[in-house]
Amino acid sequence: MAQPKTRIQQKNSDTILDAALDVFSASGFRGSTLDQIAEVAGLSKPNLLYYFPSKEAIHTALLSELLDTWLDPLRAMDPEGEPLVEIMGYVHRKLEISRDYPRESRLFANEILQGAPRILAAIEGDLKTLVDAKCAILQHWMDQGKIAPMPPVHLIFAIWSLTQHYADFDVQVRAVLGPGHDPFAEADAFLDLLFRRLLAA
Amino acid sequence: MAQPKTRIQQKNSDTILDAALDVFSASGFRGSTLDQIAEVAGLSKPNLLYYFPSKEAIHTALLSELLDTWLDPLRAMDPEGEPLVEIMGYVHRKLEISRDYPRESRLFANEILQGAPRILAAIEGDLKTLVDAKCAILQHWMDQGKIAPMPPVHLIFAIWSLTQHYADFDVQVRAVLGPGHDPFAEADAFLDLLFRRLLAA
DNA sequence: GTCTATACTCTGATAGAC
DNA sequence: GTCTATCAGAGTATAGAC
Repeated sequence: MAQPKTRIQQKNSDTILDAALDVFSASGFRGSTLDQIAEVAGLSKPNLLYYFPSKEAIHTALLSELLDTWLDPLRAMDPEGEPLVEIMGYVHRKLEISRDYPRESRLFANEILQGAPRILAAIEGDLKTLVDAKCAILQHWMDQGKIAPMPPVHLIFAIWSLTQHYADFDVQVRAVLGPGHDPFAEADAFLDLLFRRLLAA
Repeated sequence: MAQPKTRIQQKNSDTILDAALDVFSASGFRGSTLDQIAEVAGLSKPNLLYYFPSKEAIHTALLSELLDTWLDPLRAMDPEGEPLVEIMGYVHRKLEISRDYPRESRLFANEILQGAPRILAAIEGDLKTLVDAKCAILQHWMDQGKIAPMPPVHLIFAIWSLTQHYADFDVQVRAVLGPGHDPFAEADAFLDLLFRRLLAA
């Protein structure tokens, strides 16, 4: 909805988006059906289409919400802060997001895997702009000898890759670990160790 | 085909599987259609179903082939070898596979993302068994002080995550890097640096 | 072995009663 | 605002000619 008015409209709209996130993140865009979303939402299929003009509109609404949430932790990396603290803070925040919002992580992964048809412009625009700015900061810290030298953009890729892996490949991680493990708690400790060793000047 | 006989059967069967890999890896199972696969293969839709009994049979055939290829580089890690050489060899081989077989990597990623409905048994079986065995080797090397101590299984996750990221998120990597980059060449150098720092005793 | 034609099901979306 | 009924199109799979 462009401008939800009543509370009931807002509530139903939110219910639909939450159900759609469940379904889209598990099956991808084309693998999901309005019937599935309607059932999870507890609403009829025509009622979904009363709130959103089409299946694609629901998907687009989710992706739009997503990108801002996605960029926030990186935005928070402060050029005035202590380099190691700022970077490790980003690593831990990103992992927390993977733990707390795995559906969003999978929705994003599905979209990128399939060539980012609906989100490529945003990646080439906002995302690249932000990454370029943060890379300049990282490079500055390296030039000052505050952290070990390396290609900054690949450091960022490594943070994304390692944190999102525990959300996107959750099924595999749990199957390989076996019972009696807490994947995200272990990941938190391991990534702390990994990035501290990597960044040590 | 359970038992391809003639050369023409083998050839068409391979053509279909190659086309199906193109389509399934780009759109996921449900997002792909027999029409798309038939067009890429240059065959008619009924002809596809002459060689394979169903769409799902084609997908399953691809996944079965996949798992062995997937496990080979890890199998090659030799307990008698020099620890750092063996591990770095695995990292580089895995990245080469991501570079040379990105479709296979995405097919696997799609399957895991969607809860591994058709491959979970293999992951809990063959894959876990192999990982457990290799973790024992890694742990032994750590106990000997040959490499730095860390949870072995998370080291393996890190290798998978970082190498596959460059194949699975290729679109995003290229969009963020911008023109004039060779993602896999840069990744090869960066991962070499990362894992050497991580493993240094 | 390969094609045209088609049966049948699923799915996105609309019409219209309430 | 929400529902039942339904349409139109896409998609998997089969029948049968060649």
